[in-house]
Amino acid sequence: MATDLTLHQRRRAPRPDELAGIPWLRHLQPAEQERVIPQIVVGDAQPGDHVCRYGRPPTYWFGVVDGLLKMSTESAQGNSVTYTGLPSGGWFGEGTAIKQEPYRYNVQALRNSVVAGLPIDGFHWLLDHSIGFNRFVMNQLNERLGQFIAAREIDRMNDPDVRVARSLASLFNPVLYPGVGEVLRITQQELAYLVGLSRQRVNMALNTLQEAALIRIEYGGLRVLSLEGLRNDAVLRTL
DNA sequence: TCATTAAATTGTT
DNA sequence: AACAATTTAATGA
Repeated sequence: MATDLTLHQRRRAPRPDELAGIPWLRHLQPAEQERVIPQIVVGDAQPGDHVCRYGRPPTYWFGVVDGLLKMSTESAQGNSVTYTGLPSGGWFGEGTAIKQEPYRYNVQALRNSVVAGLPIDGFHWLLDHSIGFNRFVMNQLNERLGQFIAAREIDRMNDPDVRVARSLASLFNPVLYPGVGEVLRITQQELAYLVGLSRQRVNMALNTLQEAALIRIEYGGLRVLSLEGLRNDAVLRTL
């Protein structure tokens, strides 16, 4: 049953292998790690579970240890607009954490996922004390800005093949989602939810991209063969 | 470890 | 939306 993943209640301490999947820890000094690691909590989210809701006050800075989340909002008419998918290694919510303002989006799990959270206080302590952490956050904000600019282009194009390609390029972003690597664990149904197309159309698009040797379709996932190609307009026009 | 079965995912209409 | 084909996961001997 889909409910809210409140890290206040359904939480546990992160396992060592889960800590290893948290990218920003590597940018911290040992003393900083020692201080912050005990504050990190993780929880298991089931499909449909909300990790955060629009309008709620910020509680944690969140990250995906494993799984797949969806960031979206609902318009006044009630139809939801998906901003982006969040695969393994992705951290989000720094904007609301910095400003101490309510969340401006919903984040839900698309499948069983492990979500980590750093309490707001710990987040601010790192901002105040760790140069490495500030570099990480700045780099992340910059990379995400580029991604949202690219997302605006995606919305303007109506070629489904190109839309799927650009969405995949975003999900394979090694800076924002270092946990993904070469193979993105995602079903064609999940990708369809993210892109806003039917599963059939996504299936066709993926086969087109495979023909172009940009990706390889695998059972329950996709292997990227050319991230450059997925990002390249000239390549995509030849599809 | 292997064979069987159930479940999940993909391919197609 | 429905269905068949394929792949993986689970089960039990």
